[in-house]
Amino acid sequence: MAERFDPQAVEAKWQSRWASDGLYRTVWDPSRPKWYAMTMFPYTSGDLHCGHWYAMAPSDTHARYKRMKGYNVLFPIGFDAFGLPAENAAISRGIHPFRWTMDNAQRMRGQLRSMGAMFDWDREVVTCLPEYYQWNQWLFLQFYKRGLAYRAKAPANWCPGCQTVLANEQVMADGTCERCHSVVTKRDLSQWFFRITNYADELLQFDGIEWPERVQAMQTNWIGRSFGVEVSFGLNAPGVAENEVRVFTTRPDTIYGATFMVLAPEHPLLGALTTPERKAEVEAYMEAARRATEIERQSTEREKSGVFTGAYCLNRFTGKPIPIYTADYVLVHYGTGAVMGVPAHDTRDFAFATKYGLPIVTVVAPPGWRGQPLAEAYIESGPMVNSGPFDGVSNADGKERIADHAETTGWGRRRVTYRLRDWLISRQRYWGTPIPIIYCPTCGEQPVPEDQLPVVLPEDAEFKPTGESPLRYHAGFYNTVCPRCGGAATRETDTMDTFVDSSWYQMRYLSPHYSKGPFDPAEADRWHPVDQYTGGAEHATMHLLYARFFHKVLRDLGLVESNEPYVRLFNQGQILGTDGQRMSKSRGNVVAPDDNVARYGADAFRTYLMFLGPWDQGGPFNTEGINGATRWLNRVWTLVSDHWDAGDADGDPVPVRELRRWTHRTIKRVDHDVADFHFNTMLAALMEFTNYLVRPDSQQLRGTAAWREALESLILMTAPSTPHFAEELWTLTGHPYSVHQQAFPSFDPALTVEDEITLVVQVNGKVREKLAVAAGISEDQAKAAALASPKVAAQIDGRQPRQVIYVPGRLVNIVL
RNA sequence: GCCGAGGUGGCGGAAUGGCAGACGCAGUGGACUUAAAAUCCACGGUCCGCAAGGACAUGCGGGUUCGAGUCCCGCCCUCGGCACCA
Repeated sequence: MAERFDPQAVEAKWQSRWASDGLYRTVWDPSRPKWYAMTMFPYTSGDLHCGHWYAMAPSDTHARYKRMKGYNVLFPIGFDAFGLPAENAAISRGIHPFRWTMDNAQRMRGQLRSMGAMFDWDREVVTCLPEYYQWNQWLFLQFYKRGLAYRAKAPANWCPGCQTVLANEQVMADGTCERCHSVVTKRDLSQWFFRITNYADELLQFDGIEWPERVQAMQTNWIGRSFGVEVSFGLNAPGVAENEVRVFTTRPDTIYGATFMVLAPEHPLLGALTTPERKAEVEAYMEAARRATEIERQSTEREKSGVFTGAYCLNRFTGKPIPIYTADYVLVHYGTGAVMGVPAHDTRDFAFATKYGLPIVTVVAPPGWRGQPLAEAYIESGPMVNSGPFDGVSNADGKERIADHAETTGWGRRRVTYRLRDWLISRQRYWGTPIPIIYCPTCGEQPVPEDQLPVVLPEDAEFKPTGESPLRYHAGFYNTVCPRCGGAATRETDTMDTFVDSSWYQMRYLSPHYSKGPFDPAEADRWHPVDQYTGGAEHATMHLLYARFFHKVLRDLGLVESNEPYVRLFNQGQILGTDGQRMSKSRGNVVAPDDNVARYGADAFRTYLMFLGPWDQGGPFNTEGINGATRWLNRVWTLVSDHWDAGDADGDPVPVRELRRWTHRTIKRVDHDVADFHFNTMLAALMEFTNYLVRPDSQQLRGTAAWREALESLILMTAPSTPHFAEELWTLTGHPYSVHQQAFPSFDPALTVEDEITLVVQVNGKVREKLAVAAGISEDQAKAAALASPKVAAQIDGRQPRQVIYVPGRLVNIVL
């Protein structure tokens, strides 16, 4: 046998053998349960970085484990291939985005193969190919038919860096672009939307899926369901047709304290109801709000500002007129874009009223309140006051009673609102799926007939960003004929958000070249939904939300039966640089996986990444830590190559029993740990087992069946995490190819039981003695043994124990 | 401010309410070697002590318990998400 494990030679050899044998080609097999495992596909950046390895290698280990447990595992891979970096690279380097993307994909295929993952390459999808994106277009048309895709003019998030609009989800909390970190501004544009809000309530249900609480919480917050009352305030303004302004409130109990009203600067009625003498001031305010960035608008630090419109509306409950203001702390796209100002019970309204000298009327009494003015808004509960017929009612009851009253009188109605907005999918850029819509001067907006799909992205477009889609300037693309009247017409030139691509790719994997629909229904019925999905939590409110939405639409279209695309989700943490910071070129702390693979081998690198800590926590990369992985693999290698023995002698029963106990206990630990993604403790268990086996007295058992069982189990247990290494050892020990077609070793619970245990003896809760006793010791025997110990006797010092606690198999605690 | 995850040796981390620090990295001493690397053996929380042993130790302060890293209450800090959402 070889002296040392030579990863370069061994890994290359098995990778090519697996590929030529199609070892990981998955075909449907009704005799085994299916397991559809997925790791998030990579963007075609051109380079697989440590983050990809950290996400994918453990995911592969889990998939391999499932395969050894008897499942028919499907573990596909592909490329997220549309998107801005391709265009930016094209602009700066003069390479076509298609070329750049496909070259990158080719390089990344090599890197992915070097990982030794069990990807089924026959199912690869590449989203920038017409055979993929035509089904984005087809799905768009189905959405369109059902009213789930629509065009609307709205103030959209405009990223000056990316020269395109962004979805709400792609604007970060600080008002910058998720991709390029430019400050996002607003632009009024006609844009395409997907009506995700139709599914808001259903997206709040996580029944039947096992997702991390954290992701559920993030999605729940993002959707932001709140229940309240929409109330009408009377309006009688000269020259204004409307006779009411509606507000949304979750605090109808405070309506008697509403002393003013505030409209968002974009509120449609604002211009009309402003009085002539106030016009100039209000218009200046509207204009300033329009120009302000999201950052400026959303800063809560900033002092409240606003302008009086000169108009009044009627608080129907008090019967009193209240002034109407406009202020930018009111958001046009939430609720009705107007709020009632209740300064006594809302901190924002309090600040506003204080600044502009508006009346503050307490309507929910704080404890011990005697009518004095409030120093700050009181937002807790209490009895209602100054509220006409509702005085004395608890405000919790008041909420219901006032809502009832509003509904009976017709002044308002109960309503649910969401923070979630419809998904804006238009992008004014070249490298994406063309939206299949045609504009005809006579027939208007027309969907491209399905038999004319795909609407192919022309290769020869000039794709410099101008703020308009480059397709607008491609005459051959832009000019077309109306599918209805045959007259001259033009195409929609915006392309789709790339998150459309990843919203359903798990279905396309099942039949990537199917031409009669987005996926083959027979394959879909067999494989979907995905049993285990793994990837980063940064996608919680983008990809993972969109994919759930898409799946529900697919279900309503009759294309799938399940309600959710991904049954189980696991979010791995983030691998950081050695300095504990995010890896980035600008910080200079990037660890290149290729270098490590060349130096230590893929298996050692995989081992190190999994051993580093709990997978969901991530952590800093430690350049020296990888030595430990290499050292362990070499120890196993030496152990097996020097001491493998196919003998099946019985051996001395006592040490044999001890060896088998080690073997079976290790199998038990490893099985549990890998099933639960606890790769670090799985490897620790294997290391402990190795340390035990290399002890000279363990090797006395060479030649026994127990010894062979131990080494075979060890090799089999390393197969999921170090696939090449295990394959080589399996072959070298004379076993038939392939180790990856073997069953995971199983343990016999009876063999894991200890004969002898360490009985810990405490006196007043402090450990004073440790005794080796038989595992089956009785309570009385244990207590007697504890009291008999000289050390314990010295501590007791003749006193009478008040209590003696016995924990079976563990300890005796003598309480004095 | 709200929601979520955390805080344990020099470092990464382990521990169904029951021996805190498994496993590993780095370090120290030793073996092998002309030497080094590799490998193997041993030792590594802090303080007192020659030692046996003892005291103190899981962010801070309380509590429950025979017994708390683990459970409860109140704080502090770090990270992630959301944030003028009426």
